[in-house]
Amino acid sequence: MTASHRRPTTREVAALAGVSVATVSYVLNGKDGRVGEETRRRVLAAADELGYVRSSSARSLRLRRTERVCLVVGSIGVPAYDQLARDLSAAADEAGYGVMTIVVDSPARADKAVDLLRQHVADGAVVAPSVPLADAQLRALTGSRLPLVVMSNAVAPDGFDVVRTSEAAACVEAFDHLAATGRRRIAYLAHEHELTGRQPSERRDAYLDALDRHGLGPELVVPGADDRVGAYRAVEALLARPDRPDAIFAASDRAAITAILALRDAGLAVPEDVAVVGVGNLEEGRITRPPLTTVGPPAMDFHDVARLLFDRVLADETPFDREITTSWSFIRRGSA
Amino acid sequence: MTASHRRPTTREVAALAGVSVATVSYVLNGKDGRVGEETRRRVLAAADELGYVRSSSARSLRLRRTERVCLVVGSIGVPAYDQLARDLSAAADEAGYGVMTIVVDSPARADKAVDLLRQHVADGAVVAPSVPLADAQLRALTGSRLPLVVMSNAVAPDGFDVVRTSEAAACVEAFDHLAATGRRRIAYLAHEHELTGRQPSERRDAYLDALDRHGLGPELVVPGADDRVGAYRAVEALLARPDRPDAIFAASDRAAITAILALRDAGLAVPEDVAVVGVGNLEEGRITRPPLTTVGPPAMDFHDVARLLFDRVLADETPFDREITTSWSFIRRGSA
DNA sequence: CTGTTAGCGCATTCAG
DNA sequence: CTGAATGCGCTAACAG
Repeated sequence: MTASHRRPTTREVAALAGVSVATVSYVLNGKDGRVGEETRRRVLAAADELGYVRSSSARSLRLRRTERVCLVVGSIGVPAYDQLARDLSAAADEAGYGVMTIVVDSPARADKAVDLLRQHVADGAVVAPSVPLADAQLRALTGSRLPLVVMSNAVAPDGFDVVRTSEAAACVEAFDHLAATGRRRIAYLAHEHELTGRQPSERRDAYLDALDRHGLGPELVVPGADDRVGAYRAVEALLARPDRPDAIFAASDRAAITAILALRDAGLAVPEDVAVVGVGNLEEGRITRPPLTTVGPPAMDFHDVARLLFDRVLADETPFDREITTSWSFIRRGSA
Repeated sequence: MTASHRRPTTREVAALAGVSVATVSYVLNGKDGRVGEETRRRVLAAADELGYVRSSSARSLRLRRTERVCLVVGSIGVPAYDQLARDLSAAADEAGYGVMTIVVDSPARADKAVDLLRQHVADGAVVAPSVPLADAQLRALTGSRLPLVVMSNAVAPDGFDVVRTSEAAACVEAFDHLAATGRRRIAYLAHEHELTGRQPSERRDAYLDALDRHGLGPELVVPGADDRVGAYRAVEALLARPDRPDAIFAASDRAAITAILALRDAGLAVPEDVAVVGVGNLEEGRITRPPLTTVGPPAMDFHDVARLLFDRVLADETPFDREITTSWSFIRRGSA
């Protein structure tokens, strides 16, 4: 590899191989058949010797296509996103595409992400659940004709596909169960974005509705579902109240699991003294004592999402908008 | 926004505004002062009307620079990576750069990631700890003159900067403490990559060394540190052994925390019956009962890493290789 | 202050 | 089967 200062180009490879750049391109893109075996070998040898690597910008510009897709998530450190990334990567591998992830953990970064996407850094994108993208931003993306799959219950397909969950019904079932088993004071441990975000929260709505329908006390919504430490502190604070709850519905399994620990640490029995329900159906809910009662999908599987995206990305013309619903249910185990 | 089929270009904006493409470029890149106020306004209006968004491929090709950096992680779902992404994003914002993340969770994907990076999809990259990149792959990256910061104790700077930790010494201290407090049968709960990977594990080496120095029994290394469920099952299995350990050193805090739970569930007292030590110094270690004794950095802070990267990325010429060490210590709390 | 123009590196038509 | 020529969309000299 003759180390030159600049990165070598097809032109240099062509020169070294004694052929034209066209031939180099054919060889490098597997369009052989057009090229003689001997020539092909010479080109490959030359490319190798120069340490040639094609420029993705130049290629993308010419092809009007990046052969990359983007996964937009709200943070890393969330178990479900991990599986999502995995499933998307698997689909991308098949299509010969790359995957890049963008983390949007603030409105400012949401703007940056939308900019990047509109500048066509990828040929399509999946927006994970609870990413704080405003409607206007979504429209900006479809406006730039970017193949898009949005995982959200808060939007309807409109130039993009939507993947929703039947979480509302499942949550209702959970709350009805709590009420039916005699819980009178149910606390809701919320994600930060449920309290500050613009998007409505079906979980929380189900909670408020259930309180109403069952004639249960004033609402008791506290933040803390985003991380374990926050959840622990939130539960501690809940227990210090004079009107201590007899049930805790946490907006995430991570928080619910932590709640079980906090309750045990406080000397309370789960579910006898306080029932606990989570959301997400994490594997981890099976190793708690008692096992976690939760609301979620039967399994973490995002192949559908990946398929939706690549259908769009690889389609010749804009396909019809689609909407699929992953079915969630109330999964009763030991904690409620 | 007159929706045309193709995305509008500077040429079209120029035509609509009645100016040249150069002027459009000047305005769009904030090189005003060269451009009259009235003209500037016309250009902006035209761009807005057409819904113009610049093409990142074309710009990158021309600039020979993508204004993006890449974070390479081994999986998402790891707390430390979250902070790393955050700190890197903050630095990127300042420099006007974007951040993309690539998840490398298999050797095959490591190859793909290296390809992407060599094709210059970003102007620089940070490789997070325990990403399975072989030496040859690292060399391939520096060969293509990519600014690189590698977080690893297993490599020396060589065309890239290295961020290492003083974890070996801290682990030694932890094991010495366990031995000094009378633990005779210490189990090591390992990450999968410590068992199958090519790279040596300082933690495990410290363990083996300590057994040796203190004349302690045969080694007892089991996998399970990668996720909580695995850790729980591993500890259960450990406790079922005839030679049940009296101490567990887990390669991650998440596993250590889970170990504490598993031990409690088994009716054992921590640390009386079994001591537990983790690695990482997660916040979460403070809310366990007892609080987790661990080995790790004083705080999760990766500003240094980000600074190293951007120093390289923004430098005019290749700077000297640097190496910084983040100081880890043995943090004794209640579990050992 | 603004326009003309020459590439950045690549893929691809069209001749030969 | 191979080569010359064109342009993807953009920026930055250089002219005016």
